[in-house]
Amino acid sequence: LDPARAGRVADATAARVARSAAELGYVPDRIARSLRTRRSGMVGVVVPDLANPVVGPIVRGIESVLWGAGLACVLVDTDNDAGREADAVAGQRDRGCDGLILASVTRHSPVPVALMAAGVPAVLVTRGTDEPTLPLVSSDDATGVTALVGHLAALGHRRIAYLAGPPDVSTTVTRLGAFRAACERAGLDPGELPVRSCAAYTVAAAEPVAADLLSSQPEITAVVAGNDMIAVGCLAAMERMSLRCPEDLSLVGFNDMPLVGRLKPGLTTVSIPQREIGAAAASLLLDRLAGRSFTTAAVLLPTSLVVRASTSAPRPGALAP
Amino acid sequence: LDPARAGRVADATAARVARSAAELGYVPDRIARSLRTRRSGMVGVVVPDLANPVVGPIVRGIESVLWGAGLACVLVDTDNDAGREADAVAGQRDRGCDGLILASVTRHSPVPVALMAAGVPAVLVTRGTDEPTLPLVSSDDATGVTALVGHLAALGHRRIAYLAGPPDVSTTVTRLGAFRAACERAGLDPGELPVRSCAAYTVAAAEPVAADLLSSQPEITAVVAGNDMIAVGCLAAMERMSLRCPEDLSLVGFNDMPLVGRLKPGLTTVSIPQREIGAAAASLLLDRLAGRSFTTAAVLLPTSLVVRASTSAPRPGALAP
DNA sequence: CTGAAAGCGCTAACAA
DNA sequence: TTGTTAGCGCTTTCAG
Repeated sequence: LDPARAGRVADATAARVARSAAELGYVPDRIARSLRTRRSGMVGVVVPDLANPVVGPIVRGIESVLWGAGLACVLVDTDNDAGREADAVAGQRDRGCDGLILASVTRHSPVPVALMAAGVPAVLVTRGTDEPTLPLVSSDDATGVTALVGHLAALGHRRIAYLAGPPDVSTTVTRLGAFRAACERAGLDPGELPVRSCAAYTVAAAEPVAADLLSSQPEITAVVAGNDMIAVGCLAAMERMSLRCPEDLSLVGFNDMPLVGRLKPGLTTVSIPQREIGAAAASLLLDRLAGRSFTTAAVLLPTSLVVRASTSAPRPGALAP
Repeated sequence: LDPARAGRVADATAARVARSAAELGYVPDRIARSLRTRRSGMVGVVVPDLANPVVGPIVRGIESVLWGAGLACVLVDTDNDAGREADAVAGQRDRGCDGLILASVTRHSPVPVALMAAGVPAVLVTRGTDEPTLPLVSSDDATGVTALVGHLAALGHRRIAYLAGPPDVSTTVTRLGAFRAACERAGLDPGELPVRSCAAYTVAAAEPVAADLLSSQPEITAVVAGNDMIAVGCLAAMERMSLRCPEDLSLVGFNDMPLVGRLKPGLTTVSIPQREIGAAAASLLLDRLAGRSFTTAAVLLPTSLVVRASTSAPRPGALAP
């Protein structure tokens, strides 16, 4: 029955066996097979929060590749609690998962180093650790932010603020770093550009921070938000302060989440290939599991700038000292 | 080591065994255990599309209950392809899943009957079949729609149209049925109220249908959409036709998806307890798996009307013949 | 090239 | 109350 050794067996016998199997309704028992081969055919996927609209499509990409390879996708949600990550991974390992895909990692998480040390096949998605550990598949956030800053600079903005996400996730530092570098390249002094940090990538966390930023730094003409949710929080703050977007202030986000293009004004942002990111991560893990050659470095998938109505040239006079 | 028979064993022996186990780093092998007990400790979860913002939170609710019970959540996405459902379920069964949760079911899907016949513990979520089969956990859509129609009727609307979703999913018929019943109770003739069907619960599918409805039935003063995405599609059509919301037309959706409250105007809709729905479905399955008593009928969780700016009284004169 | 047998690690039934 | 044993269904090795 083993297709791998067709040919090494007399055709007649093979046919006879196959027919009997079909007649008897024989279906191999995967669990018994797992016990014998020490392979479960399962991959553990750990996500920080499935309710987050960027996570769903990524998992969908992962699952679709795993399914295609005959592997099961075992999902655990850490509820954005970094402490639950180790438990989640332990649970997956205990279940005998052949490999792991982690979308939940924080910058200083001990889990990836432990997995490396234990030789467990694993891949990171979206978020990485400060010290390079496991291979990471993500969007090319730096290039995306650079495009956003370039867009704003081309419109004439020079007083640009940044609303960052929580400092413990790598995307926050990557995007902020790219923001500063891009501003510098545009001839601005990054040290002079206001930067504020939001406790979470949520509207609720961002709104008060944005309100504080806008009232204390009225001279800024544009805001780059760490992601779309933070941008929406900023929009909410502006509304309360009767600031118009983009007339009084241009605003950009990141991720192109559902419906942000239908807000008033439609949000200028960067769209990322979520599904492909998940698919690439799964493929990378499959290569590793199959013993094929595979990237050990980061894989960054291209983003694209989506210009909508939340950005325009600063109003005349705003740039005067 | 078995906690179930503590007490039936001398304490000294139990302690000795436990200590040795700890010293040797003994960890029971779940796969071997599964082979012996014929229980995998896994539950298969089949979803139609993880990228859909209502699905993520439901799965999160499911996973959180399963994790709490020590069970794994094995996820498959059918990509909204009804044909893949049977394959997905077969895959899960083949893997030895102890139970199944199906969020992907269409009205005439043969899968639930087959599962019932095979005696497989399984539960439906969100969507059910026409013929009652497996227990269903869902939001109480009928009551939600009734609240929406009541809200519109109280504002004075009498020419109300319905933009339905695809006819093959149960939520479409449930909501449409509730719409008709509620209109009738409000003293309107359901036969005279325009109803149009969209091929999918998406903005893209809804927009042309809405445009056609609005141009052919200019006398309507309010639209009830099958869900928020269809409502957004209607909003897009209105924008292109220079119809104002709510001045020219009131609009309501369903589900309270992320950001619909931040559109202009904020969408009046019905919010559903997504996470609780998932959690309830998982609990129901756990009861079944544990041989406890469990509901075999539908479980409908309460919704709540969220009134925002997309609804107002019809403009004066709109109701004249 | 084919058939037989051992054993993966566990649990449940049984004997002591 | 404790220790022993058979066997879950498969794969792999070894003898025929």
